[in-house]
This record gives sequence, structure tokens and C-alpha cells, in this order.
Amino acid sequence: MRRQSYHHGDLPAALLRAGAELVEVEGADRLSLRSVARAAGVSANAPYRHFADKDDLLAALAEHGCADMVDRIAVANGQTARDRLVAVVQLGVQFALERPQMFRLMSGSVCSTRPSVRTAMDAVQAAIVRAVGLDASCDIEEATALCTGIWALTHGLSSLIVAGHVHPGSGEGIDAYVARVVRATVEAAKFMVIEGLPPTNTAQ
Amino acid sequence: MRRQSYHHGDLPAALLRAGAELVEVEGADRLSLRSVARAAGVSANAPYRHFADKDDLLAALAEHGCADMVDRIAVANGQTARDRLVAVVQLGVQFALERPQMFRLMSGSVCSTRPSVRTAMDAVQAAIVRAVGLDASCDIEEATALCTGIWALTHGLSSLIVAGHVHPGSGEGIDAYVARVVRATVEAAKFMVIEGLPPTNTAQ
DNA sequence: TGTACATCAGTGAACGCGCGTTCACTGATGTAC
DNA sequence: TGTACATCAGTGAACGCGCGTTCACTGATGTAC
Repeated sequence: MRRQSYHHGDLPAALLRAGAELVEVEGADRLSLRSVARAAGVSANAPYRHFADKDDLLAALAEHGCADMVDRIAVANGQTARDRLVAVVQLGVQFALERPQMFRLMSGSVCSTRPSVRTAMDAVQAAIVRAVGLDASCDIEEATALCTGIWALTHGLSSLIVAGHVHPGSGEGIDAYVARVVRATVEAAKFMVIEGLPPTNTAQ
Repeated sequence: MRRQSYHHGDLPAALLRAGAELVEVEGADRLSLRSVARAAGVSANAPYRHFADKDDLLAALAEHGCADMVDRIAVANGQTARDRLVAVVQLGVQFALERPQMFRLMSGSVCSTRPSVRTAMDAVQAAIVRAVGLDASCDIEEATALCTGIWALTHGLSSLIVAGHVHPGSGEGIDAYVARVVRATVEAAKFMVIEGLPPTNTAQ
């Protein structure tokens, strides 16, 4: 039943699949075009029929990564805005933990320059805004700023957790930890002297 | 007056200086040991007298980067905790904008594995905790979580700004933009339905 | 103070490697008539 | 339906490159007596 189609069948897809796997194994930095071709079972230069060069392949990989992230974030749900906001960060961190090297690739320089990847990244931001869902009743500028903050929080927390610089308490799951950090951050006003009153560590 | 000392004088320091400069020029990924040696004016293998291998040099560079960041964050100041917290993120983002590739190196994998760099990174976290200064009167666990959030926010916002995924509004400076995002995030409770009340975009 | 020796920080040449990319090619597929 | 031809997706060999690292070495520096 295997489709014995034209030559390889669908080499572009096969290269992207192999590339996505290899990126996790070798790291985004050390990924080589040759190894991707090897993994897809074709000669070293076959990819050049479908991708202009190595960066082009990397960009395509990053785009798929962004699409994956958008799909995951779209699932975020919750009664309150706070719940949804926590869910967004949890889902983002989950992505980063499952695909750490893809996450690194998406944070890398390929993604700043290529317009197609920038567009894909913008879609991530849009997905976050949609998932948090603040548009209706809030100051639009402040809501946008908050969503940028949530994105940054997602990004940063993912980075720090993946790198092992921060981690859940003993016996605490990742999701619970993330929820705790996000809540403490967005509710900082609740337990912190915000304005007017004397700060805790200033001599004055 | 130039010290005509033993051979080079202080090659380790010269290599670190050259390395720090080259990292910004070539990018942390593409930095080669040979180019650092070249820039320091010594032969390709001279660095091996002082660093075990390339990773060892990269680790040392990252440690210096962390120390720089600690110094910068230590300067954070403000009457209220909120001001200090905003200042920390501003200083962190400034660092990332001035030394984007060093920032990338510090977010990279060299820094997860080497104990010396992990220690240097822990110092960054400690510097943030110190600068925010919440210890005295707050729930210690929630204060720690908030500081982790601030670190993540710093990290993530830096990443997104450096990559060009987010940016200040027209006519708005970086510091003002960062302040706006951080405030919107830590004061989310202020203008957002936090609990109990119906969310904005849920059918229910 | 002089001298013999150990140490140490450099040099220059060389290694093997895997890489990205190009070249000329081949043979399968699609298509016009 | 058959045929001639264009297109297209692969192959295999080769290129030049810069890399990390090793080797045997040299000559400056430090030190014990």
C-alpha cells in the first residue's frame, strides 16, 4: 500500500521531519544539512532541490515550531483571565520542555531576520493575546502590554527551566510550579508595597 | 611604562577580552578558538596553556558575563518595591541590548552543564532577589516565586526585544517600554478579573 | 653574584574531520501532439 | 495509444574551508645552591 510515487515521494516533508528530530538530538547549533539529508535517506545535496540553503531549512523548521506552539497555546482555557493566563504559560513551558532545542532555535537569530519566521512568531504573540482574551473590557494598551509580559514570562521561564537555573520545589510538578510563579508575578500588587509606602530595604 | 613581562604578560585576560569582543561580532555560536587566539595576537594553540578546550573558554566568558550582569543589577534602586522591580528588568534588558550575543551565550547550553557557570548564574538570581528586596515583611515563598518571575520576565523580555519580536511604541524609549510592560504584568490584578467573576471571552 | 637546571608559555607545522555547496550527470515522470 | 521531448528530483564525486586539537620544539623566566 506504500505509495511508490515520484522518486522520494515527499522529500521536503521528510527533511522537515528528520530535521525536527535531529534538532533535538544534536542541538540547533550543531545541526548540519548533511546529517538531515542522511537521516532522510538521500544524498547530501538532495535538499538543495527544495531549500535554498541550510538557513532556509532552519527557517522552515522554526516556522513549524511556531505553528506547533500556536496550536498548543490555542488550547489554553479557564474561567478567569488569571486562569487562562497561567494556562498559557504552562502550555508554553510544556512546549519548551518537550522540544527544548526547537525552542532554542526559535529564540535564535534565524528567527529575527527571515520575514517568514517573523510572521510565524507574530502568530505566537497573537495566539497568546487570543488565549488570554482581555480585549473586551480592558484598556487596550495595558492589555497588550500585559500580553507582552506574559509572552516574556513564558519565554523566560522556559529558558530558565530548560537550562536548569530554576526548578520546582521537591514533590512539586512543573505545572504547579509555573502556576505559582506566574500568580506571584501577576499578583505582586497583592502582597507588595506598590506605591507611596516605605519599601522594605531602603534606608530612606 | 608598558610592562615587558613574561612572554605575553597576561594572556588569559587578553583572551577573555578578545573573546568577549568577538562573541558580539561573530555570535556565540560561530565563535572559534582560533579567531580568539588570532585577535589576542598569539598562535592558534596558545590558549591551551590556560584553557582546557574551547568550551572552557566559553564557560569563562559566560562567567564574566554573569558577573557584569550582577554588577549592573546591584545598582537597581527605587523608593517602592515596584520601582526597584521595574529597575531590575530595565537594567537586565539594557545588558541584553548592549551585549546581545553574550546574553545568548549565557542562555545557552554551556551554562547549564558547567558548575562554575551555574554558580555564576545563581549569583544573578541572588542579585535580583537582593535588588528587589522583599525579604523583610513578605511571605518568603511567594517573594521567591515573584523574584523568579521577575528574572524570567527580564530574560524573556530581553530575548524578545533583542530578536525584534517586540519593540517600544513610536517615540517611546526602551526603558519606558520595559517599565510599561513590567507594570502591566505585576499589576495585572488591578485591571483584570482575577477570580470568581466571569471572564471576558468565555461562552460559559 | 653566578651558574645549572627545571619550568613554563609560547611557536609553527601538521592531523583528520565534517561541513556547505557546486558540478555534471541520470533516470523517472509528466505532457503535447 | 504511442512517441518525442521537456522537466524535474535525485546521485556521486569533488571543491575548498576553517575548525579543534596534537606534536615536537624553543627560548624566556624562575630558582636552588
